[in-house]
Amino acid sequence: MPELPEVETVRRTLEPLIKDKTIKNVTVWYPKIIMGDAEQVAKQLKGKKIITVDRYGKYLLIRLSDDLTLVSHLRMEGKYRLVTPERPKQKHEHVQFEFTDGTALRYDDVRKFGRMHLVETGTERITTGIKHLGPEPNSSEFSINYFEKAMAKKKKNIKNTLLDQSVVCGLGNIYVDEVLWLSKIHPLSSAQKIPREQVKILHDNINEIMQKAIKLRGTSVHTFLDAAGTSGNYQNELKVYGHAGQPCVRCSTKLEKIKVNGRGTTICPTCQVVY
DNA sequence: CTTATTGTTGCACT
DNA sequence: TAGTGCAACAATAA
Repeated sequence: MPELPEVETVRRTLEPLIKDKTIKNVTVWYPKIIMGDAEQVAKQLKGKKIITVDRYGKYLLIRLSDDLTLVSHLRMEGKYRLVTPERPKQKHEHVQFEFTDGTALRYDDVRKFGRMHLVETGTERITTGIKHLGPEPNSSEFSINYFEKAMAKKKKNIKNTLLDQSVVCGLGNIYVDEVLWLSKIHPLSSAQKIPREQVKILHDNINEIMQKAIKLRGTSVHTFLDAAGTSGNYQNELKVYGHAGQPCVRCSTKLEKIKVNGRGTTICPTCQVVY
């Protein structure tokens, strides 16, 4: 599941593979991936040059010539891969961008949940999803002051609050479980009941874990690979996600798996306090 | 066969 | 009206 560190890793590996290339042809095998009229979008992309690849939250923003931006969300299993256009289409490949230099970028997505949206550069915020994104971890907008105020307003539980992309963007199921364990906060705690001191610790840990995960090129559980086909290294740092039944590395209590708003959640029932 | 998995959206409910 | 909860989406593995 690409969360912010994984999407950033994809951005860094994808950019050098496609930068300055010109799109010769776009083939769409599964039109639902592309918002709007897929054939129309494919036609529009023809002849456009890739300028850079940006990222906002879990969204990739592929900047094209003529002031166009292809907004791409990988959702759970989306992957980009550079191939030769002659390579037979694989089972879960849904879109191909063929370049004039004889290479091709393929979009692969087992679950078909990923989405691409072609918009005019500068209007990305109009796109559903990006419109509601809150600040990025480690940004000046994500200040302790902002975070304390946001938490005070939320009546829902802390896990659901951190998964809410309008509060802070980029966290998903894996990193929320890790951040809450590190902060010794139970996921079912009411966001507004967490003491000021703990909110400060939580804020620091969100920034720290995101930074470290980006440095380690993301977490490869299930099937995450970057655009170069390389796996990440943060999975070796995980303390709770995927470790249910194993002893907590802090207190040796057996880690438990519970459901929080329908999502699988791993916790240490001893270290993590309910507020 | 059933259940769990995952991020976001759109809709229902309070 | 705004905040919150939850099914739906699709495919696969256990």
